[in-house]
Amino acid sequence: MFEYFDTVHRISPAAQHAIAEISTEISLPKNKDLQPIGHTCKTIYFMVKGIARIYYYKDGVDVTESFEFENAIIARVESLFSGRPSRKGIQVVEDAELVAIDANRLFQLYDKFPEIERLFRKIFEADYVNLVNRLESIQFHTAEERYNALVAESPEVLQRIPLKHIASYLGITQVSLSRIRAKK
Amino acid sequence: MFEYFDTVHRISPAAQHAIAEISTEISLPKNKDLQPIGHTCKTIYFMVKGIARIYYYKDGVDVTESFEFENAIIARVESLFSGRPSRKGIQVVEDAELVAIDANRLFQLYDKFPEIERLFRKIFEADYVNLVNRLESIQFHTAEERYNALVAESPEVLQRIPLKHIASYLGITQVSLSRIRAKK
DNA sequence: ATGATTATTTAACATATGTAAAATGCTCCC
DNA sequence: GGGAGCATTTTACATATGTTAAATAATCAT
Repeated sequence: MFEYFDTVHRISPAAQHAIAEISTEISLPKNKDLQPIGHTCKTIYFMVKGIARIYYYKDGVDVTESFEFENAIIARVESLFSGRPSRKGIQVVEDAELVAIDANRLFQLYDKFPEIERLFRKIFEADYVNLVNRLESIQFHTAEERYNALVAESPEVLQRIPLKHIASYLGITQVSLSRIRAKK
Repeated sequence: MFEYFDTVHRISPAAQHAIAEISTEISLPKNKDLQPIGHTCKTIYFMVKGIARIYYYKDGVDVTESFEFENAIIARVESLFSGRPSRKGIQVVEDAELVAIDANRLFQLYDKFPEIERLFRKIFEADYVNLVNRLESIQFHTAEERYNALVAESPEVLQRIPLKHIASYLGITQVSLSRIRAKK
């Protein structure tokens, strides 16, 4: 995890130690919930191994909002930053290993370690940029374009994630996705 | 502007002064470009009066990515945070008054004033949360639901912004929007 | 005020995606 | 290895949205 952090913003050993103190390692088998729907997000996870997804129910249907792979942070930011309960949950798609960072204690560290505040600021800024690009893609590309772009960017997605989750992530039904795939 | 900042995170007079030093006031008539397409974003704007939109061209068609109203920050974050040129521009929709903040000099202030870093971290976190909610809305609501939600949230949009911009913001054509409006 | 320009709506048709249900294929557990 | 339960595809039909073009309506400049 700290190797990854260093690529974003290098922090001192003391700061690393402070983060380690509020972190715990977690292993979770495939399909298990990491965070249930309805709870306020108070934990930031770092994916060591496996894939996780943020999901919720729209009219009773399971919808995937986003996926995160190895070496990425995952959190329900709309709850984390607003303090409100989230209608979303986090579930691991494969057997996974993660680091759980206590968010409130992390935010407290910001006062003592401006370098930690800066690190996480940069991490979330990068996430923000990704989200802007994702919005653009979903707002003005067809489902087929989005599917092709996803496969081009991360072909392993197809091997590791069930199509039903990919379909809802792309904003379409599984039937539509099947049709798009059949065109090839 | 500083009144607005205080609602996010109160900063010292010295910090306010430092921000004021790197800011300039701007007036711009309706439909003028604030920032052209293709340039790297190096300015963060605060809207004092009027409405601005971030837009780009998709297959030759003018597309609105977002609107910002009074008392809001507007910037092309995907360029600001990545340092890459933006395919997007910023245009004012009405006669507008703004404050332009030099982004590079602002980021330099972060070292001297952690409170300024925190202020802008919080501002962009709040924007990030809005964007997550926007993505959800566009991914899993019909165009009609999105239009109704927009009107419910900010009815003045209809008076102040041409429908063609609202249509592309909602991710649909103007014809579709007309049909939705006609249903009432 | 008048005409030119721009914005919005309407119409007719094409296409993409949704819905429901059935068929097929795959996985995992005993 | 067989069967139960998922996952994926296919089919048929319904609906929403796109495209193009023309008709109205509103706005702007002289």
